[in-house]
Amino acid sequence: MEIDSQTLDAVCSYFKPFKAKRNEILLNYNQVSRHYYFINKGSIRLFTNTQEGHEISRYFAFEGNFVTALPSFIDQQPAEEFMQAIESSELLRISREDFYHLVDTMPGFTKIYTEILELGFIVAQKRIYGFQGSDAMQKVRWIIQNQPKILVRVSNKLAASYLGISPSTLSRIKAKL
Amino acid sequence: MEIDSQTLDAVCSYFKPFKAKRNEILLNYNQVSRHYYFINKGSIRLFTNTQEGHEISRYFAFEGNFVTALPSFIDQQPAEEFMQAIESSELLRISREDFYHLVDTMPGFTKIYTEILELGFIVAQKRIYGFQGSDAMQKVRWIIQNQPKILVRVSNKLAASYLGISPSTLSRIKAKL
DNA sequence: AGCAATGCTTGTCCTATGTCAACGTTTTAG
DNA sequence: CTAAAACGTTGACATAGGACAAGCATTGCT
Repeated sequence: MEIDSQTLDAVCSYFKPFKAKRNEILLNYNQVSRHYYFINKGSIRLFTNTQEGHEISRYFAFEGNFVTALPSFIDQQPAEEFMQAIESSELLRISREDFYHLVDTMPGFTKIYTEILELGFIVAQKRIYGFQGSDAMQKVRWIIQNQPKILVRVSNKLAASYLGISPSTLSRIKAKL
Repeated sequence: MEIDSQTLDAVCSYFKPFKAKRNEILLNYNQVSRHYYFINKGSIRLFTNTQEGHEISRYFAFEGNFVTALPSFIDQQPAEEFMQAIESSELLRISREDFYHLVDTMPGFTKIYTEILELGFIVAQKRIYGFQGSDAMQKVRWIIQNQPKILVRVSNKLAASYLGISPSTLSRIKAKL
């Protein structure tokens, strides 16, 4: 895709700088997602809690990634998940109205949105197949193959909450390779 | 969305009737997905196998649903999953070229594709959150709440392969409610 | 820099659930 | 309509991995 610099400037002008402190909650469970974020520096995760009070992480985003609580952003229902800065982060964010304005008026941006959705869908499918019916060892091998950044960038505890295993088990498995 | 009957006819003319026998494989693991299907009658599932040779079902589609191996349909890589008729089924299918022709030329259809992706994404997210960190009992309760058709329409064995539990466990849990 | 808080590792114990097998029932295909 | 195959249920058993706790190491606020 090609974008002339004039158009690029126009797009960028909709994104506003936004800083987040380490551990800051950017979106609460009952809130509606109103912004799409781009990460210049730092990292963000999406997570929720089980009935027993354990955290489940669904997505980690790092430098150069876009992130929002997409289901809520799409349908404007309460998110039913949290969005949190893992480290102190420098972000750019665009409001939902501006985002869909671009989607509706800029052909190139329409395509970007489609690609975001396609990619999100494919990643989610892979995770379902990659995790279901696998034991803890296989899940760890899977994440090393498919999302190695996660193991490098986030704590064992958070990585475990993504894999659906306990931190103890992750620790024991790492020790065995 | 409103579609005049002339437009509707034009869209429908791209869909060709297609019959599938019970248990027929409509797409093999190494094949590339080239059609989008609409189910007039019957049911379809998408599944794959674990390393240990157990099946994992990812999606069940019934009358009125659209279905294809979407990741492969999107990127034209081998599907890495199977698509199979559960019962003998009457389908309508549209080729990928025609489908994207409609997406690119009919504004209404573009929107439909976006909505397919949005919905697919949201359902996948819900499944990840709904299953991860839940025990077998909670998963069964979840499916009763969120996809009750599955328990009614497909065998215990297939439902179990969707929930990621063994048929024995599903049987035992059903007995307790 | 220094202390407090958080995270990692590893031990012991325990439970949910998978495996396997046997048996009865239902379904299917010819 | 019937034989064969697939499925569902249930019991006995084995085990992966969760819970919890203690001690050590690391991190991060001020």
